[in-house]
Amino acid sequence: MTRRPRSAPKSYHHGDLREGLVEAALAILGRGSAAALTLRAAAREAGVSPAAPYRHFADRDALVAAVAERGFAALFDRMRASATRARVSPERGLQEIAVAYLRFAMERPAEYRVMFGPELADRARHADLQQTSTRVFALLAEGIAGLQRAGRVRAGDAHAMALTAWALVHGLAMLALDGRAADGDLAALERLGRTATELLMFGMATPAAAVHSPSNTPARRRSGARVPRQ
Amino acid sequence: MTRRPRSAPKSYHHGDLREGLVEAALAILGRGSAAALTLRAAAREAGVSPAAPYRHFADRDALVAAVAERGFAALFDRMRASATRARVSPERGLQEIAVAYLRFAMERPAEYRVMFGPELADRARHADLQQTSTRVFALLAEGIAGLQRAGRVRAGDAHAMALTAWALVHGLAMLALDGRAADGDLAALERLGRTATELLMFGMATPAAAVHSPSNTPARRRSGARVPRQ
DNA sequence: CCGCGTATGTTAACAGTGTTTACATGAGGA
DNA sequence: TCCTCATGTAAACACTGTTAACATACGCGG
Repeated sequence: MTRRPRSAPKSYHHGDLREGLVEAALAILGRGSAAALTLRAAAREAGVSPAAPYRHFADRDALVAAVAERGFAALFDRMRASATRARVSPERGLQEIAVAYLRFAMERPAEYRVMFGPELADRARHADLQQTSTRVFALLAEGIAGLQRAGRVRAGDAHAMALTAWALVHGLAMLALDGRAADGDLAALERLGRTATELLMFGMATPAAAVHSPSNTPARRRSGARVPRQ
Repeated sequence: MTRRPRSAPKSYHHGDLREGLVEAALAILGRGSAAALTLRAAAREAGVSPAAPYRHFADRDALVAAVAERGFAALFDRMRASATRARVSPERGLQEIAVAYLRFAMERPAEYRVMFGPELADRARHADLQQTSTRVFALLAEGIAGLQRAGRVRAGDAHAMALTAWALVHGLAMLALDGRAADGDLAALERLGRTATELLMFGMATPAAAVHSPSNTPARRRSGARVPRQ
């Protein structure tokens, strides 16, 4: 299907333009903001006419989706690598996953923004993107499931807990990218990430029996809170 | 400074075009996606020529910033109203703030997206937006400080905890808008929000002496978990 | 080895966008 | 009354996404 002469001469045909366009887009995102990622700019960067991309992507959004998918795949790799590297304890592993996530967002901000940008609001149109991004969620869910099996996290709605964890770390990344957290300081963001994940993991720890029945939990009884009505 | 004839006739001058453009933009966002919010479209909606907005906004981004500021103000109002309405307990209040936040995001998705969109990546350019958005953070921080004063939340870095709370709820909103959580079901999202905030608040609760030293916490000892090495 | 179909590229054009420049209007103070 | 200046318009530019018509050359069947 795809011919790949690799280091092709200046021929009429590019060889693997689809790949070239994705890499061109990544290069653009790497040196500029997300607004600079334009179909024509990617075409220029790949040394090709403005209409050429339409042989490989139906839309500008399709190119963006391909870039985002590449991003999710890279993010997944880094998260997994980070998790296996820190095998001292399941908690530590999950925490390192979170830190790897934050690091990725800080190192490739424009790419990260594109991964969650509005151009892909309807991800149903890009099935492969949906699938790849689901893998990073699965990694988090797996981490939490592992904690549950180890008896470190209470049994219960693992899906909700994984979503919560993802939301926490994704929200931190967004706030950091908007300059509202850590102020561009990666080390500070990592500290914040560790603190935040520890807070959450502590809340998910085993003897939290009352997550879905907020009244009269052990924590509140211990802390002397009034039992709320309703 | 600004004349406001209010219900101005079809005159050459608009009366209060700046306000009219912001409302036009909100109308566009209300019925379409964020991509439909264009300077020219707002001008059309306001019944004015394409160049007219430049008498009131330096940029397209400046209009977007004004819209975002309006959004943050509305969000702030709803959060505060929701907090004062649910005064049964500080925990409950903070939780209702979170739910109000999520509800806002679900009801006005395009507006919410604009509030955190990449066009305002450098919020330093829009000082008033920065200020207004800081108020919603202050509301969260105040809620957590209140919990600390009441002895319900451990003393410690209140700023980090407030950021954590904001990140959690913002992340949930983003995931929901991307169709990754709750699947467009507001009630489901509210449940998820309550669960998530309870998990976090439980983690922040008073007898959490070991937030920065994850090993050998009281919760883990009580639950009979093995003490992790290191 | 040849010829040809088709995947892949180019060129030219369209509508729509942000933005600027020069000009028009009219509201309100001197 | 008039004249000034904030506020509007009109026309133009460069740029974008997208499409249609045309060009090239890769690789397969003969």
